[in-house]
Amino acid sequence: MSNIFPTVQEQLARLKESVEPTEIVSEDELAVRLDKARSANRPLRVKQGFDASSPDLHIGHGVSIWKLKTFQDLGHQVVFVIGDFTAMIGDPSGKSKTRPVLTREQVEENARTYHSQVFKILDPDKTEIRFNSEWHGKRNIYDFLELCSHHTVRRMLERDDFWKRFNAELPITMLEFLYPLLQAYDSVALKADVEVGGSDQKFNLVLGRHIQRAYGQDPQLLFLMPLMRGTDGNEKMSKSLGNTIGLIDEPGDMYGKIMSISDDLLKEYYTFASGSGATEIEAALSSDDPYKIKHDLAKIIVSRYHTGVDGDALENEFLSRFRDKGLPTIEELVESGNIVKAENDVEWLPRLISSAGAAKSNGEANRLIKSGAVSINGEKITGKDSLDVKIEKPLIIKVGKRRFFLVYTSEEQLRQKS
RNA sequence: GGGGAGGUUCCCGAGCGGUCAAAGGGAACAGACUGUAAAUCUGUCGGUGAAACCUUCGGAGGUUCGAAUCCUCCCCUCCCCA
Repeated sequence: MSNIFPTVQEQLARLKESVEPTEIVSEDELAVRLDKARSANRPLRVKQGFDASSPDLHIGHGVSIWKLKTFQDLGHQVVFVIGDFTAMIGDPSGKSKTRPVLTREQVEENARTYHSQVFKILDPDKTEIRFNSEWHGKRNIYDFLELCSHHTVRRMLERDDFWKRFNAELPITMLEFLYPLLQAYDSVALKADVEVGGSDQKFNLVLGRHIQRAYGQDPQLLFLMPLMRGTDGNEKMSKSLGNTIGLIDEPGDMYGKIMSISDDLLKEYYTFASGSGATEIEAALSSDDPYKIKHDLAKIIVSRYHTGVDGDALENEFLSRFRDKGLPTIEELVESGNIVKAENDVEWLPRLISSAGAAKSNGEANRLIKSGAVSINGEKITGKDSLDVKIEKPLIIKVGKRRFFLVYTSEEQLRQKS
């Protein structure tokens, strides 16, 4: 009899390698479940949920998504859940007061952006994308109360952050408190066999198991994946902290961000984001030249998300830009869209900078100029120079280390070059 | 329902009638040094082309020549009692 699935042993081995989960709950159950599914020639339903209100996925999310990919490669069904339901309700708690309430349109917009990101890794033909409003939106209060009856306040307070906030006398809204229950119910609605998530999600995912049991389902197995620290090396990678490397960052951008991580982070990034096996990683890290390791790592990571990029070209571009402090070419700037068309032949520099988005205000632009952060065509502008700039030809303006843009007055100028 | 404590600029946190665009710390940004690393040092960190001015201290009113600071009402959070 032919079976599309590899042997259980092989599956287990592959699921544990590459990035090793910090925890699998539980391995024994997993083996049994894999075996049953294989005998029945049925794929496992493997779920991961994402918050719809912050649609930018980064390589920290990538750690779990690559794990989903492994499941997919083994023939299992991946279900990608977008938590639009709570995003549309919003959360009025003080802690996340900035969480926006999303409209249906925004949710749909976010969903589209998810596609472009997730399918950098997953195979679209083998991925089911679902919104949890699909089931939560229809449930009535009776169903909801029934769901609530399956869990206790004390056990909910076992969640670490609730417990801390409770003891610190900080607010916990009922909505936040109930949120994990809703998330747990997703697993019931989807009949999930496995849920993948960050190790910080353990409580929520374990709750999914309890709730599934309460609804007569076999509890899902959990793959808890390690969290990556952000590029700052202090906090976990998170969009709100601005320390992320996005899955859809441009190759050059991605390369630069990896080069800027601290040496302490090399091992972590190599282990979690390179997709390399343990022995390769060990070999790579054994070099005593962290700079070289970092370049190699940058190439590997970029090539995971951008097919057909030339690693050496990226390296050279990086070196000329940052080591040799070279300027990008006019073509590059035009291509990347970092261009500003000036209204007049002579423009006040701070305004040019702020209108290019390289500073938030003229005042900030002015400060940057005073601190020596601005140059035009490679010539540093000091506070003493006149800030009125004649734009006789396209000018390349550099602000800080990595902000560049092109100013021109007419399309003709661009065609002539300089 | 009763009593008490609070809400300050991205975050924490001083200020408690003028000297407050608001101490201090963190984050962030920039400069120097570098490997766009770390560490360190320096500067900046509401807006307006300088100045003067404008908008900010939960919200709305009020007192005052003048309020983040005092009064009234409202909203929100926490604690204790019921």
